[in-house]
Amino acid sequence: MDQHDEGALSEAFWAVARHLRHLTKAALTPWQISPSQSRALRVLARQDALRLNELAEQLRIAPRSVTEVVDDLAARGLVERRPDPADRRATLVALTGEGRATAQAIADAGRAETERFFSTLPDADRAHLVRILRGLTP
Amino acid sequence: MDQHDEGALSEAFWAVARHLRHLTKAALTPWQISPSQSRALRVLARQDALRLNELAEQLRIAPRSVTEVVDDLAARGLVERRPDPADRRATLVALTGEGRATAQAIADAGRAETERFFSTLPDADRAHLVRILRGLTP
DNA sequence: GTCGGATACTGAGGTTACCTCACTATGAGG
DNA sequence: CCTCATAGTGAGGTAACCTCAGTATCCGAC
Repeated sequence: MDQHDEGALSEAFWAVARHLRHLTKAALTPWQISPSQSRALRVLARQDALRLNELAEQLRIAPRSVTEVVDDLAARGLVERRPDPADRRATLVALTGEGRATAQAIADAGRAETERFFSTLPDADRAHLVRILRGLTP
Repeated sequence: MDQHDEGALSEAFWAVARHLRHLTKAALTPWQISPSQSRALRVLARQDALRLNELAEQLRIAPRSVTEVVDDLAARGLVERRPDPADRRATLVALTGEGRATAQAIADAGRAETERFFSTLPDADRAHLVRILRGLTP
């Protein structure tokens, strides 16, 4: 391996990332939902109720920005705010029924898309890929 | 492989992408240069002079947006505009000497960063990775 | 030649997804 | 009860895009 392979590795990696990003972005169009909103839905689908606070942390954006994302999702009826009984300063956010259904549908569509994308690989390569990639992020 | 591995694959992939994006972003800080500017530098480093037009195409952004990127780079003395002798409507953009040096330095720093990132992998895995990733983007 | 439609850039102004800062309401320890 | 910290949000800002309209120029048809 000489230094040219180094560039080749990151180049190949970013090419795949770009491709996959386009695919998943396209997969979102039926729901007319922005990437940041869908990220929030995905996070919320994994727990029943979160403080705006905690949501901000999990999305790695500023609390103030979460207010906006939640405003938008609430306007669409996908999430609802309710007061935190344990702390009157805090607000809990949770998916509504429709929100849960939407989150599920989006996750399925995304999974189908990546499935299709990676399905050209032989099983052995997919296993390799998971193992190698996991080794890179401890 | 059941359907859970599917999610695992894209999850592992995005985790690596996120990590690598942070690293390369951090690698840019010494130059105080924005990602879009560095993308433009990278494109310009591969050819001697481009019309704004063509630069827009290669960056996949609107021509109007290229005007701004080039304005910024020109203000820093990294690129210069000159009239296209073949078409008086058009403007050519080219790296200045300093621009060329900067582009080179940034490319080197990025390569070093990804080098360091992937260097934890055994050579065999890196070879695998390149081969597999390349198979995904024909 | 010149005339009508395309093309190259840019000014004006909009959008999105973030940000910081300051404010209000509330909580919690001494 | 008083101080200090914390939760959410209004106000206002920024970066990197965008569209649309305008001006200068090009080019093919007449």
